[in-house]
Amino acid sequence: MLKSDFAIGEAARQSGVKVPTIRYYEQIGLLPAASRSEGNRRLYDRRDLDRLAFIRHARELGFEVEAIRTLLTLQDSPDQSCAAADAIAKARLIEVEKRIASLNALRDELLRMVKQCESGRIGDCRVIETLADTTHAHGRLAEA
Amino acid sequence: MLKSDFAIGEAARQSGVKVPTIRYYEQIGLLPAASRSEGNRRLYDRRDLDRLAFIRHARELGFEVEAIRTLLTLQDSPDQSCAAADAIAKARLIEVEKRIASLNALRDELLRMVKQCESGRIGDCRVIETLADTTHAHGRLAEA
DNA sequence: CTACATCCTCTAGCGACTAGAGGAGCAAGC
DNA sequence: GCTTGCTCCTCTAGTCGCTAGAGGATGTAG
Repeated sequence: MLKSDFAIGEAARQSGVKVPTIRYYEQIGLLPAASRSEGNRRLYDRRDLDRLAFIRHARELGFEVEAIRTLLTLQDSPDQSCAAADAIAKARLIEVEKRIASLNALRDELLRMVKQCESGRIGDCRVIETLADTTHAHGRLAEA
Repeated sequence: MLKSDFAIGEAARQSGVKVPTIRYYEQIGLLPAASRSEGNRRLYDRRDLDRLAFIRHARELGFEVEAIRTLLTLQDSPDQSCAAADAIAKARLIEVEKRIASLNALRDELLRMVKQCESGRIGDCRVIETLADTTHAHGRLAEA
């Protein structure tokens, strides 16, 4: 109703979050239920767009929805300590760094393999060995 | 039957892949159907364990099952032409390098976030602010 | 007033597992 | 031999974070 209200399509365009995804976020309570127009259409304002952009950015950084929920409630209480937000970000950073290290090792092996192939020998395919390396620590699958 | 045969539980322990996940991998054809004991139990040997460890590691690195399927063909056909293996390896290499680049960008942003957060008030929390930053470019979710 | 875009709700599907029901097999102690 | 208790079997259904589609209502431009 206000000049600052957008339909869901416009909100999607402005926030970079797809229409069905916005509805999904509302459904799981990540986004408050939007107000509705006469004809039952969802209406969004600036604040909603900001929240959507926040969610999108956090998802791009690989944060899980539950983590984002926490970050959002933290955002809503600006006088609280920042320590919780810091912890979430740090945990994510560690995951990402682990993954980079693993991928670097894999890249080296693939490079080595391609080089060997160029010189005509196929023989010992160490890519498999690298990946099959059982000395690697057992950990849960790193998310994204 | 051979001395080198393991039950699924033992295979899980040794490979770091959970029992139901092993069965799932067999179901989707990522792992060849295991031979069975008298009492219909799956039996695994060394080669199977290697393959499982390989799959686990590749999944940790974020490869999709389909990519792993391709990667496994490298292992299964060591006599194949160099060109074919080379092509697969090169394609994977490009993928891996892209992924590393993407993760590096992610890490930098996380690092910046975390560094500037001196655990003060949420009001001035860089983590939250960074996520809320709408000047960020629209891009698809950073795949692993 | 018609055409067409956009919206609504609802259900089902995806990948890659994970959890649980309900039952069979097996190894060890009594 | 028998019971206890673990592992195994198959099967179906649930998880997360969406995505796709059906079938229908609403809004807007010519």
